[in-house]
Amino acid sequence: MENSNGKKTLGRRKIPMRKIEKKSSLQVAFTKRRGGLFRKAAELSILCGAEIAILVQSPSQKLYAFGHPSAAALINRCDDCGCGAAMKMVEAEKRRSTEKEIKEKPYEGLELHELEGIRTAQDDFGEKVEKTALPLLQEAASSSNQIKINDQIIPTYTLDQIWGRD
Amino acid sequence: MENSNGKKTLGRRKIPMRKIEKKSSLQVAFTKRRGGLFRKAAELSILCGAEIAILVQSPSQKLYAFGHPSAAALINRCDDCGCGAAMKMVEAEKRRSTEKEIKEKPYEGLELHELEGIRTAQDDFGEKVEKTALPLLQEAASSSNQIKINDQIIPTYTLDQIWGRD
DNA sequence: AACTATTTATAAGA
DNA sequence: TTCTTATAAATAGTT
Repeated sequence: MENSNGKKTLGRRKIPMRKIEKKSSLQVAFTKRRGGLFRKAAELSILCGAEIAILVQSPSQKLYAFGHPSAAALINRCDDCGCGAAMKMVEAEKRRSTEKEIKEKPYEGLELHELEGIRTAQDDFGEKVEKTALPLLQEAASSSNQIKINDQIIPTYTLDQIWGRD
Repeated sequence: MENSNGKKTLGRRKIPMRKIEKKSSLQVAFTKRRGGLFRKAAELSILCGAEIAILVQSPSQKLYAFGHPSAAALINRCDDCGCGAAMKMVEAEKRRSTEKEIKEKPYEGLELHELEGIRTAQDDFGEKVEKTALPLLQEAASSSNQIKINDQIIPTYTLDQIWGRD
């Protein structure tokens, strides 16, 4: 029941920040850390009165979502801001997870009225994103709001940095 | 330089899980915990190969976003899934932050082609969400994937639970 | 922005 | 999967 050092387990061990190879370990880590991430989000929301939406796509393409303060906060945007953006995002992820089909026939299975929405969205934002948002995200990468893991810098950004108004 | 107990600080203290009253404390907590949340998300992405998108709206209506693996992952959805959903979400949050105007004239300031996109999204998902998604979110609340804080149960859900396919 | 004691998260193992 | 345990990591209050 005891190790040679008289302790029952080794306790938490430090792990390198790269993809976990062992499949069973990865599954356990994903479940634990997804829960931890969502709990941290809920705490941030409660402690600071912040609204939060999270989408996570697992390596096996399964999707998990979180929204706080209200359980359906992510969804209700349809009503209270009048654009159904969150639901579009959900739909987007959903379709994205069937990648094989998308590669062949990207719009197969979509209803006509869905197609119209997609077209409109593309027309609206396609060029704007390419020319404006991406370069500014690069810029954001050199700001103080970054996350460093190993030698990699992972940028975060405020939406002000994208559209420049508020 | 020392307390009566011979230690330099009291260290981290446990705090109650409710909105922080003191404004200066709330600001630093928000900044620290937002960074912590994004770091956790980055780690989850790296360790498990998961794709993650997060939107946070601060109590002062300022917006922060995070996407991994690529810095622009949140944005690039415009291209690789062909619907601009994330950008629509960003736009939605953006508009939401100007609440006074929205209350008076919800669609003021929108271009015509933007309006069309919004209409389409509403037509597509409004009823579907009300009748299908919300009840299923309730159901999800009684599953094992919940977060308990104080006496409140905060549900999380998989998208399977909403649309029932995959 | 830094510090540090403490709380919280979690890697392994059972 | 769920529980345990010891260690790693996050962070509240202070400086």
